[in-house]
Amino acid sequence: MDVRTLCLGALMGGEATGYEIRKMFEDGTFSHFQIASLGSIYPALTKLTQDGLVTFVEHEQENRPDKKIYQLTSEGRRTFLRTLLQTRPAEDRYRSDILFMLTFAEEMPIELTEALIDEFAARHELMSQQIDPENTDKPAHQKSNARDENGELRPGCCFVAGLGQAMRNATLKFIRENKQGLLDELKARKTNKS
Amino acid sequence: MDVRTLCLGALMGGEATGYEIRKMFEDGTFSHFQIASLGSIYPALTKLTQDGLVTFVEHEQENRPDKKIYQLTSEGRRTFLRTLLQTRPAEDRYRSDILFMLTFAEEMPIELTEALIDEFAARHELMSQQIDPENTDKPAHQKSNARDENGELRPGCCFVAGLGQAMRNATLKFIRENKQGLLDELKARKTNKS
DNA sequence: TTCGATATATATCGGATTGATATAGTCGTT
DNA sequence: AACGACTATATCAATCCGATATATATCGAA
Repeated sequence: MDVRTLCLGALMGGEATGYEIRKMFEDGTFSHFQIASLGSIYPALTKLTQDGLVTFVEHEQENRPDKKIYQLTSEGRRTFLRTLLQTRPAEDRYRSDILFMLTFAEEMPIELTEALIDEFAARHELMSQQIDPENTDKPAHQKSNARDENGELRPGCCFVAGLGQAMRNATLKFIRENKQGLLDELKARKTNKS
Repeated sequence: MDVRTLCLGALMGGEATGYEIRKMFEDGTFSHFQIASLGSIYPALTKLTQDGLVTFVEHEQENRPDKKIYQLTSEGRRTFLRTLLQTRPAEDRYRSDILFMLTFAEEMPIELTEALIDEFAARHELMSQQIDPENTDKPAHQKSNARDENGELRPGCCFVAGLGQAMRNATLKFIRENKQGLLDELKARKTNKS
């Protein structure tokens, strides 16, 4: 799925600026299973405008850079829905530098191992809070794809958010239960060697 | 973490060809938390050779393309360990087209939603089998980073594999428990609308 | 009060990475 | 005997990330 398609999807929830779209991927509805950087979002929106799939209105703001509020055209909407039906989804991919590094726990000082595990837990804890669709919707002005026109939580979003939550919880539970065991094992090995 | 560093890490477990390194990321020890494609591995190995961090022996094979068996140099080993100590690990990122698509479950036919969920479950089931370090080590000829020189499972690998396993299990459990609920909810909404 | 950090907002670009393709032979299956 | 799957390396266009630039506002801390 390229960034153009992701942008169309983000705009299915209503109008938004490029900056707001990035926030959906960084903090918001999509944050725990998709990513897109500003460096790909802005060119994507330009291309989509050229192709007639989105339009934008430029809002001049006092003492702030101009704001371009993007919106799906009816063709953009149709294109996105067609893409949903036709696309074979790519393989899921999870990428974690920390887990890669922890693989080599034996080769590093125990304090570093512990610090890496703690950082891993902290990051996932943070993510866990962001996932909750109730939470991310709190500020009324913020855009969110989690609710439909009637303000009801969309079932697809609920399901996906719940899944993310379950994954995080399992991750944090595993760390709570196994961190000390790993550290002990590493200590035992070090004293054995010397 | 760039592919060069990942390759050094892969070679910490012993010598390997580029093809075998890719397998570690596709099927093997690293498969559930890192990825690297052949298109990035081969150039990385070339660069590492130029920089003196790895060396290779070319094995001419009968009726097969030549094999380049790569190995860490002592400087390569030192460089990798230094990198472990110095690198600030990048944020974890999980990317799933299927979950993104499921977010829009309301906009697609229920059969597609169900098919996507089933495919998601099937893929994670497969992954779950690959993670088990006991399994991936079965064929004696296959390279694996999960064991040390003495053939013992390395504690870091165990920990990371266990974490992966816990995540998969939580994912699959959530789907078992919530799939039908989502489908029912979607059906109810469709009949309400019409 | 002034400094630094954070937030809003768009734009650009070098460098890294993916995914597809080319080449080439073996092996198992239908 | 034809087809796909596996072993094995190599290349490259298209894409994407991450950093940087530009400009201003706000808010807390020193």
